[in-house]
Amino acid sequence: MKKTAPEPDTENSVVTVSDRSLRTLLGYQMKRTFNVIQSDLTKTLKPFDLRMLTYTALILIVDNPGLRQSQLAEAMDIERPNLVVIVDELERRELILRDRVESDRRAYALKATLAGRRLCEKASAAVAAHEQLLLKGISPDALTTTVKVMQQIETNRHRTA
Amino acid sequence: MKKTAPEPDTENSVVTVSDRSLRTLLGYQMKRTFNVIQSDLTKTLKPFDLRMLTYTALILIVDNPGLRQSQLAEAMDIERPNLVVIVDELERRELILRDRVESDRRAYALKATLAGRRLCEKASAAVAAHEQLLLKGISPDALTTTVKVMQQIETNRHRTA
DNA sequence: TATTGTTATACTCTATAACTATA
DNA sequence: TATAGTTATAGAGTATAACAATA
Repeated sequence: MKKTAPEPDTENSVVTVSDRSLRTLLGYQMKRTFNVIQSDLTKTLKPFDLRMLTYTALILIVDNPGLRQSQLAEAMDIERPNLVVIVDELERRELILRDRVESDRRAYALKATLAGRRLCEKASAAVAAHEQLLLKGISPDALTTTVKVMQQIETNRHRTA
Repeated sequence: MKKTAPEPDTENSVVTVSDRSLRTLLGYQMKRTFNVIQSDLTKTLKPFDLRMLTYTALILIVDNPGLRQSQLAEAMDIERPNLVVIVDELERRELILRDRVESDRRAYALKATLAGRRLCEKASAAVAAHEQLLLKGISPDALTTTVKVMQQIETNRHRTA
């Protein structure tokens, strides 16, 4: 009868995170949580041969046909050079197309192919199912609040510059 | 379900994140927010010659004297091999010590030096000040809810395995 | 045989400067 | 001159296998 109680948390039991740490380590919990989501996402997307970045790019292109690379990079919060290889990969696998923009021949309009849309649907269904498990026990209200807090932090970004 | 509120958001105004995306892209907003926090943290810690990882390790060692490397790695949610270089750096700068544990001579007990504790205090004060700016306009209740949601997601982690 | 810390290594993600072709 | 996309490259962060010393 020693440890019959279910132990939901085997990790944090050892290390004490002091109040000081909690106050000054906003990034601490967020990083741990982000790691959980990212590693789960990685596993979930593996069967589709997608990573978090390629999946995010694909879903944004599917939902925003004609998107330009610079816009996509901004939406994904990555630098333009780093997006190139991602778009390259999606294009090579014929999941998206790079269409030249007539009015501005420097730019590309990104569009998903039929195969891209189909893969996107299958992958996002799998991701949604996994997320249900990750979000178990969290009320819709709490989730809404969390998203709003994150958006507010993002809005405050330039306050610190 | 549609979001009709047109926001004066400079970044997101171009790209529409559909409801489907919002549901299946939990990682999307969290990554953006985490990027904000991490890049702000990076700038804030630069004067102290610390990065997010070295800062987190230092503050956890200061708050948990005698911590072992494997425990610290678990707390930081990184693999043990990746922690070695971090501890190496902190030790080389004489901010922490590696003390052999008498009862288990395989392990090290990590302890902060006086210099380490002082640097930690100065750095965490700077971080706390910056965080106040990032958290402007967010109620304590909302923040509490957010932290609880993140912890719940972490608890749900093994549900998905 | 298992665990602590370590080395080596490979892969992904990120950041910056400089280039090309268009505007 | 400025912008969209590109190339090249360097630096972080991460993940895995294999090893020595100790349990």
